[in-house]
Amino acid sequence: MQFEKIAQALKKKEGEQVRIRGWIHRKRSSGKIIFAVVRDSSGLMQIIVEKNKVDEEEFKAAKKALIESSLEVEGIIHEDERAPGGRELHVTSIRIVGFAEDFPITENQSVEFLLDNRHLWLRSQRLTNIMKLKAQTLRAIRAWFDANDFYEVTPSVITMNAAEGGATVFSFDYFGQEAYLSQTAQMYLEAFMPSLERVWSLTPSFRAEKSRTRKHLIEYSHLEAEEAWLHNEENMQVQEELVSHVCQHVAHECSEQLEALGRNPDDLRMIEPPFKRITYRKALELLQQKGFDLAWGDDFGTPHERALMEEEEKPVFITKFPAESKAFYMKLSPDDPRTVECSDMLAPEGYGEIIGGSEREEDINSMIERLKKDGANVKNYEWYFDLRRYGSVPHSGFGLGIERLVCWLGKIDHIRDATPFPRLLRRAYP
RNA sequence: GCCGUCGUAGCUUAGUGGUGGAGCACCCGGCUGUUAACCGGGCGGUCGCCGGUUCGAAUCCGGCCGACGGCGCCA
Repeated sequence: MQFEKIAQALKKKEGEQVRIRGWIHRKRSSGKIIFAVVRDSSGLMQIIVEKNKVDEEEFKAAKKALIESSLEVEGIIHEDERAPGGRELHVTSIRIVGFAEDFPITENQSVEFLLDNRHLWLRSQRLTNIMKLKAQTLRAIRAWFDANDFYEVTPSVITMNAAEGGATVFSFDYFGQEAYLSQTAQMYLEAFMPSLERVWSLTPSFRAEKSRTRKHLIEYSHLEAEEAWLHNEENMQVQEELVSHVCQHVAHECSEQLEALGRNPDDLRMIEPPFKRITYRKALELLQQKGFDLAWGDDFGTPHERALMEEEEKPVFITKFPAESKAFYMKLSPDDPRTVECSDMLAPEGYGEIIGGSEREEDINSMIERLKKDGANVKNYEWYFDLRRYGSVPHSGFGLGIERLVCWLGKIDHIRDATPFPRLLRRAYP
């Protein structure tokens, strides 16, 4: 007889015989009866092992098996109100595949202990739900790009470009030369423009900033896209369609996980284009009206983002930031050279910026001027300027933080839970 | 980088100057319907590290290490 997934076994009728395999999630026993909740990747099911219904050695082994022992069982489905989920398995034969030692994670856990035991905590219902949500998020993203004629490409994460405006990089010895871990694949994506036109990539990005917040990871999953012949308004349309598609997909495919995490799937079902656009100038006025002491050129911090999103249920774009606060490659606005053609997408509920995007500057001199202002070594960017020298076209792109998106979708309060092995300040183990 | 909180058994914690206590986990015994099962017993401590004050330090002082929360930076 074939093994079935627990989710399927739970749909069987009274009296049907099934075989399942998995891990002991919870266990209680009295002298002659053992109740265990068994877990597999599809769900949980209670099994009952009674002394006089199975082989004596099998019963002894079942008694000895601690939480997280792996097992295979065969038995009969019974409907019973007392069982979690309404159905349980009356075991006729049981085999312990791997006896577990004392499982270190018990009912009381501190954040520190759980992070030290992340490889084991990954088995928890909470992280399982989050990992399923993240997998479906990525599936939705891939499906959307496929359906919209984007090519997925694979840029390197080892680079000689110290890159992106001031953000700190990890450097290392590359056979005698200094090299860096990439903070963005953007410039490489731009190189695909004349051949593939619409490209996207999912790569790890690294930020060596000593950030201590619930929305920063040292290493994160960076989704980036770049489109030829697009201005920033159309770039924003791509972003809002992509994000809306993801919301619809996970609301449909992960409603169980979302609810377990405290997110009502209806919150995501109502996310549809278009998203509101507010210029930096307008946002500044709104914040000043709300009593914030801000002047032109000041960047928005967490309290400002929260204030701007207070009454919003859908994401919002903040556009046209002052040029001096943004990267050298963002196109200066034709109608106002003090600003650039960029947009930040802010998620509702204080989750903050999930996407940063812009139209790319095509004027080499303007880029050189701005790079020099930042004290960058212009020579390193010669290859990038080549992209403008040989048939440049208007183009735009954006970068999305997968873990930040997942945090918002799943109502997760700390970004470390949106990634299996979080790299944080002073933590890269396990 | 800045501000704040904390470090006692495998885990969670009580203990503010006089021989460190509990709950959970684990082990032994009991129990044929448990839901964080229950009942009885047992095992388990360089009180983060180094130095100082004191007759005496988990407790007071100094330094170091580590963790967590928040801000800034960003996705």
